[in-house]
Amino acid sequence: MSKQKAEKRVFHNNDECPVRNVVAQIGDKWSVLILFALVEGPDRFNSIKSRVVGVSQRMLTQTLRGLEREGYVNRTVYPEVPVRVEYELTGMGRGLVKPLYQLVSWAETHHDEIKRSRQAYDERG
Amino acid sequence: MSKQKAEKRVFHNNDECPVRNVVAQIGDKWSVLILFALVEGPDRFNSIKSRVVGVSQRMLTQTLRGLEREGYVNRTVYPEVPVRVEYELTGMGRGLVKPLYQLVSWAETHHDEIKRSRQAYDERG
DNA sequence: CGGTATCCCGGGCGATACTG
DNA sequence: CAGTATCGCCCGGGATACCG
Repeated sequence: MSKQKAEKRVFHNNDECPVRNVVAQIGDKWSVLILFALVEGPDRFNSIKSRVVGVSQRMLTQTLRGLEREGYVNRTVYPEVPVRVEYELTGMGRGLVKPLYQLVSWAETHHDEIKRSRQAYDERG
Repeated sequence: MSKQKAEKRVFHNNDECPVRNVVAQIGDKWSVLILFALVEGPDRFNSIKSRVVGVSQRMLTQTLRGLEREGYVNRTVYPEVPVRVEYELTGMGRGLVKPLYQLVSWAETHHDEIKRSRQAYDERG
C-alpha cells in the first residue's frame, strides 16, 4: 500500500476551505467583539457602537453586514420614529460563539505566558 | 444596588484585551493553516511552504516569526550542509490548537448552512 | 437614529532579486 | 535550503460629509 509513513496533509486557503472560511470572517478587527457583545441579547446599532470601543460607524455597518450574510446575525428594522434597528444572534451565531468562548477562555488563561514569551523573544533580539 | 438590569459589557480592542490578542495573532490569512500543518509533527521550512498552498516565502517567514514570538512554535537550526531548520509546536502551541479544532470542526459542520446563507443574502440584494 | 458616499493614507502582502 | 531586502500595488479602515 503506497508508502509506510502517512503523507502529511496539504492545506489550502480558498473559499472551499472551511478553516479559511471561518477565520476570514471572524479574523478581522471587530467581528468577535461584536459577536460577544450580542451574546448578552439583542442590541441597537448605536448601543453596540458605544460598547465596542473604537469601532467606527463605517466598520460597524460593514462588519454587521458580513455577519448577517454568513447567517450569524439577524437585522430587524422597527419602523418607528426615529427608526430603531436591532441586531441579534441567530441560532447559528449562538452556536459559533461557543467554540469562540473556548478559544478566548484559553487565551485568557495563557495571556501572561504569552506576554512573557513575547518579552523574552524581543529581548534576545 | 444601582440598577435592576445588569449593565451590558463593554469590549475594548487593544493589547490588554485577550480576545483581541488571540484574534490578532491567529486571525490573519496563514497562522491557523500553519499551526494545523505543524500538528502532524515537526516540519521544515520548504515542506511547510509546499503544504500550505499559496503562502509566499515572505509571509511564511513572517508568520512563523510571529508564532514563535507568541510562544506557539519552536525554531531549531541544524547546522548541516545545506542547513536544515525545523519548526514544531510548543506545549502552548498544542494547547492552542485544541480550541482551534473545536472552532474548525464547528465550521466544517456548518459550512453548507453558511454557504446557503450567503447565497440567500446575495440573492435578495 | 442608522445608515451611505467619498476621500485618502498607511500598511499588508505578493513579486522579485540577492545572500550565507 | 532558508532565509533577508526592496519595491510597489492594493485595500482595509479612519475621518468626514451627507441622507431618509
